[in-house]
Amino acid sequence: MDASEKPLYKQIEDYVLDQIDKGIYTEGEPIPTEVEFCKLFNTSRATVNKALNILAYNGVIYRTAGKGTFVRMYSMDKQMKKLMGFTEQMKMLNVDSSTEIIGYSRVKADRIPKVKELFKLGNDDFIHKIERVRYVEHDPIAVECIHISPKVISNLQVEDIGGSLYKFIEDTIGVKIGSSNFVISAMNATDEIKSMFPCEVNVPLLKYEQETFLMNGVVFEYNEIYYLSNKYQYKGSNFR
Amino acid sequence: MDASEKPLYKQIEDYVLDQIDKGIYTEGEPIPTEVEFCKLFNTSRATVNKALNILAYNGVIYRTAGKGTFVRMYSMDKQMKKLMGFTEQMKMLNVDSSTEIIGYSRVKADRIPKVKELFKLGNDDFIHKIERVRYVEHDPIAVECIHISPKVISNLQVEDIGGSLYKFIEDTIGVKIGSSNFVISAMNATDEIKSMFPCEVNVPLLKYEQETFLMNGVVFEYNEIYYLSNKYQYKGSNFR
DNA sequence: AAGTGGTCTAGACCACTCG
DNA sequence: GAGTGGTCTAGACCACTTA
Repeated sequence: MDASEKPLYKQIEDYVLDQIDKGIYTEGEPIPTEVEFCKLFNTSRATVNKALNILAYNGVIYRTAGKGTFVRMYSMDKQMKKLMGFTEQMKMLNVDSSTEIIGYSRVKADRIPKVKELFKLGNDDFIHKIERVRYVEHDPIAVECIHISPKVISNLQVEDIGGSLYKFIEDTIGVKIGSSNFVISAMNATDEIKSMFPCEVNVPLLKYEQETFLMNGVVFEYNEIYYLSNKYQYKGSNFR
Repeated sequence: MDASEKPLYKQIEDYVLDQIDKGIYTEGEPIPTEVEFCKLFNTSRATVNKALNILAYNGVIYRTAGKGTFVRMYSMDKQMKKLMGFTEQMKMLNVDSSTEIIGYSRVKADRIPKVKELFKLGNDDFIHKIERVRYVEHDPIAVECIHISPKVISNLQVEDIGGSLYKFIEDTIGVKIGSSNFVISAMNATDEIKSMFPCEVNVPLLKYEQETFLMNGVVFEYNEIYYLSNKYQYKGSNFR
């Protein structure tokens, strides 16, 4: 495990994913057994077992005791799940995306009681509030209202938030983002939301609310994103 | 591992979840170390490590080498992710739910080309098509259009599909369900959908499309569910 | 009966954090 | 330096599937 940075079980994961990408391991067909991988990587069964079980948990392969390990079928999405921001998501899809900031303000906590309670703020705290428009191929897709806790970031510059907010936080502030909860609903645009869009809004909106936590469990941001329903859909997968 | 049916690492998972539920392990606070769990369950570190890492992957706890293991903060939802049908979901939420079948037919594959292609059917195959209304506390929440592949189930009785479809498949047919992909979008009700609802539809709909796979990767069903947006929201979580 | 993955043991060394 | 989780080894027994 010395020569290479990555742990061995991750290298095995990557190897299997690569073989699937190359079409060497194909859909529905068995891949080598644990013992065979042991010889291939000169390692123990526990390490191979860990690698293959992670891939199985993520839906890449499926395993049956007594039979073997097989490549799963895909159709909509191949990627394993990841917590990603919009900019990162769009880059992965190889689409040209951009963001326009249409407002930045510091709002007294009282004015947004829901967020005040979520962040556990006092009356004298100010919430960072950012309003942005998201474009894909120069076409407006969504408007977004971001609330950031002053407990995590006290000073925020407008230029900090032009691109991926998550990347900024992790790189510049050096705090690791842990998890997020979200709620998706459908709604008609209110007049306030209509005024934020740089175009006519004549379709329903897909509303995506999200609260994001740092690794230590502290709430760091609360977002509301309003997507034009004819231009964005939410995709996901579930596994047993 | 003999006396109890469950593997030891699952028992440890359940124990930790139970301690969190009871408030004995609390948010942000450390839980016992791996070595302490080893003594508590009279087991080896590998087993404890597996249990705690599964909980960490599912966002229940977070771990830092050199520091320890801590309980994460929750706010919207506590449950770990699971692939669940509507009936199972509602039971977990302790809500009274029911389903009314408003139509069952076998439709020639040509009539629904999208589904024909997904199931890889020939021209002479017939797709099982079921239309249901979902109620929560006797209040209509959604209408649903289910398509089941004749390759997986050739004969389907109406009484088979009154409750949880997944439970029926797994129990009666004896085939294990593996994974699903889904797409969520917002839309206005079409006249066809309006006619399926036993009530007025004057809000946008949250559309949930889903394709479900068996363990071996075969597509087994394709669903379209139309939720009244004022009565249902989709909730989820993401983790790094 | 032979082979598969599921589970488990009893060790080990490492990088990291903290006092 | 003591303690933590991260990773790994070299064995083991089991239930299950397939021939």
